[in-house]
Amino acid sequence: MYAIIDCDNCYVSCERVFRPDLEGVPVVVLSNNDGCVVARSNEAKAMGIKAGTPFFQLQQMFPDKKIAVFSSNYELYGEMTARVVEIVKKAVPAYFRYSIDECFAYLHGMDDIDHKLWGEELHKKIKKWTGMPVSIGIAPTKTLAKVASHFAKKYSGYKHCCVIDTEEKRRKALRLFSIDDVWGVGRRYAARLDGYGVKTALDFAERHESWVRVTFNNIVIMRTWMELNGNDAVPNEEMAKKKSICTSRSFNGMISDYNELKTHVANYAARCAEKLRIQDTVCSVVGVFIYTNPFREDLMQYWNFHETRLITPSASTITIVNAAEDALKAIFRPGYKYKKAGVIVMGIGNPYPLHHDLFDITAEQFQKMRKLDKVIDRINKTIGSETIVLGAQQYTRPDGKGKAEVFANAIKHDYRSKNPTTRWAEIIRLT
DNA sequence: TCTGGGGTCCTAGGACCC
DNA sequence: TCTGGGGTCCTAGGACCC
Repeated sequence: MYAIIDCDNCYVSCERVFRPDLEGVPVVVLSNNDGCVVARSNEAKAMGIKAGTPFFQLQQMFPDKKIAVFSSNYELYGEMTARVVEIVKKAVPAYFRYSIDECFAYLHGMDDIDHKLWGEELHKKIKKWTGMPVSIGIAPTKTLAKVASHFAKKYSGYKHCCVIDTEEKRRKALRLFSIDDVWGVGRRYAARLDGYGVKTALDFAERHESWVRVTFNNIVIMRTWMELNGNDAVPNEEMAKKKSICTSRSFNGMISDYNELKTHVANYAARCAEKLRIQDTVCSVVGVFIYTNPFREDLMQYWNFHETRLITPSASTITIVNAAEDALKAIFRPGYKYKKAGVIVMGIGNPYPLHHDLFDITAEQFQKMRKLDKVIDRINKTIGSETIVLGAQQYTRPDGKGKAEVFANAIKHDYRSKNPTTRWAEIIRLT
């Protein structure tokens, strides 16, 4: 059996742990730059607020409604969900983290345990120890476990845990489950299935295998069909190292100046290098993309992407920032107002053995840079991120005076909460 | 004025090898 | 009129996930 442990309205719940006064109040959390709604409390969902609604439209739609608004605070969400995962880890034989707010667990060797009671207890423990409400779905396949977790979330009678462990329960659950809510069925497939009269998960599961194969000719949707019928088919992805890493942001406003753009790109590149080092890998390709604002149809549009290959694969901040600057130079065109840029690193592999090139830096120099990165990472981790950055990452104030902004503050975040779980100076008293 | 930021997998087709 | 039979690697595009 599989279990999925899913945080309810994850970002909203993180905020509410430190704002208990917002219980029962509509709450939304915004994307970077306070752009769109990315998380909603049940009250906000009930008001009809859709995920992805631009914030300025939300204000126009509900000028008089009291809605609590937060900028996203990933430092807080990362820490809170890590605490949840720690508890899950100790409760199950094996698990893998599927996303920031979801965790799959394998329940092998737990056949003698009452799964329903076990899940209810796990929910209670997580709520009590972290403040995070979770929903738990348990079933013989991951797709069915996802279905179960939806029911656990929707009906309080389940006490936050729903188990699908008999043929009768499976059929009943699938009959009540819309096909477009099935894990692995997106907008496109749902529309096609609808065209064939498939409305519920059960409609789909009951189609003949050969019909699914001929109609879609697609292994992925075939697996979903098998899982809905109780056959384990979606591979278990263990915590694999990422094959590509991307850091990108939209700007607060638009940027035409090359040097300003370069500073942002240097920060994205530095962040990519950090992420590479966290999973102990190096990359061999550094790509940069830039975009103008597609919503501004009155302005000239331009986008481009360029990648630079590293002679020696690396995770060094200096190397990757330099490579990103070369790539930016290749695609930058003056006269445009840029809205977004990003750095993507690919060709990711192990740092050892070192693929050393005769015409590149020496092995000694390479080791020196690795040591330097290690020291910087340690300082930034213990004292605070961006305590040490490259000169190229330093933002300059327009007037040239005072303290320059750091990367984390370069985006708009008018409603960001404190970080009471990760910063001593921001511990708060709950009243 | 204001519109997010990450990832994965699969397949077809082209370039190239012998 | 008729032109072999194996491979590999890479890329682009399309679908999906959170």
